[in-house]
Amino acid sequence: MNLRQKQKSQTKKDILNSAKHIFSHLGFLQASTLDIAKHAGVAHGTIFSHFSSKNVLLEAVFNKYLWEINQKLSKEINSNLPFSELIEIYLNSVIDDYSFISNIYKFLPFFPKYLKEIIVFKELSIRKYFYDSYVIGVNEGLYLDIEISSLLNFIFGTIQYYIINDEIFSDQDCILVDKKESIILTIGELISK
Amino acid sequence: MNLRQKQKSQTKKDILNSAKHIFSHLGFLQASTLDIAKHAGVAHGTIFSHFSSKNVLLEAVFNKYLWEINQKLSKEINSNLPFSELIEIYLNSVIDDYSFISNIYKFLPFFPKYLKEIIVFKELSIRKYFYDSYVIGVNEGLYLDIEISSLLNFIFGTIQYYIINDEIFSDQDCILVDKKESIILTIGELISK
DNA sequence: ATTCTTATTGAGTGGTCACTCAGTGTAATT
DNA sequence: AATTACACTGAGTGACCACTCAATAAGAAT
Repeated sequence: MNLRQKQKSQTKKDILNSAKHIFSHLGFLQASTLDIAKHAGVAHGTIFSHFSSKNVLLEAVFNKYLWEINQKLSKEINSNLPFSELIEIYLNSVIDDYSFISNIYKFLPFFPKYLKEIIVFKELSIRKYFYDSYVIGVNEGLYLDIEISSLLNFIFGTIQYYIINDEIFSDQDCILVDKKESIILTIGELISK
Repeated sequence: MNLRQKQKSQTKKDILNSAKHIFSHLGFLQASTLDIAKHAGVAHGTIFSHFSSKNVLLEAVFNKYLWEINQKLSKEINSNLPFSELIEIYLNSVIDDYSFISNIYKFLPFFPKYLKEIIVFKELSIRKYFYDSYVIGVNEGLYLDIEISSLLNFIFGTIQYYIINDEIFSDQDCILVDKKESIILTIGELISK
């Protein structure tokens, strides 16, 4: 790669990085492409020579950073861990990237369907671990034998609920820090035989 | 009330009615005040002689129609009914006004705090019935003795989750019609002693 | 019948924002 | 050294939209 190509790819990285930052802090609708350009230290037009539209940029941000988050999570998580521990690890990973992830959930209804599908696809790969861990627990006679996919909707639904309504629940930055123990405890009591 | 006053109040009703319709079908951000005016058969400016801003109109729509929905619900619901029956009645009331209520949940993160509080306040008055019914069930030895407010977050959270992600779950108009039985069944299994 | 009052009108205003494109400067090539 | 290629620039464009206000018309008051 010659100098020209290196500079170009660095510019693209800068834009992606700034886009994540601005999206996380202002939200995907309020964040303007001009804000992102300023933060990245490039001209407004440069964004569009790298990404054909704001939505394409959004898609690239998702693909890059959700993939990174999933990678990190996959290293810590495995199906042999007890169910409640999986929930804790998952919650910690959400807390680690809270401003980014909370915005994703808050803006979910505004994304085109293919973007929603990217997000759901990432979530599905994590669900697999939860599913298998629960099956092991059922076989060991620890957990109630109920429809697991429905249970997982309850868990992921509740987490999403706390994130979306965080402003109502608390003035703090991240509601999940407060609620983590209560969530784990309640799920534990509900599923235990 | 003379003719002039009658006409004025009718215009206001027409605007509120059209606002609910347009908001429900396009969403609160995509729905423009001009769309609403056209649907109501009034000039664009007329809206602003009745409501000082789009947000004030939104607030009026919430106050009027959420109150109506709550009224209807209060007539059917009471704390002596078993918990699962309360959930069914609540789900049916959401299904009845699905396009309106689903938009409220989808756009929740974008409302100013005082509008969120109107919505939460309405939900709280319903939660009271759930709370009391659960306490009765616990005293009768039917349900697990766990932290009820946490349990209610699980239930309302899950319902909100299905609503927000309806497009992913199904191509149908209202996902809750499909999921109603599964939600009631799963909650029943989880809370029973 | 005349004057006053006011609900309604709709063209106009100002602000925002995604996206464009002719021009520029520098790296690469000859 | 001269030419070419192209990443980058940023003023400009058009579309959208909440909100305004001077004009209008019709009901109410006299």
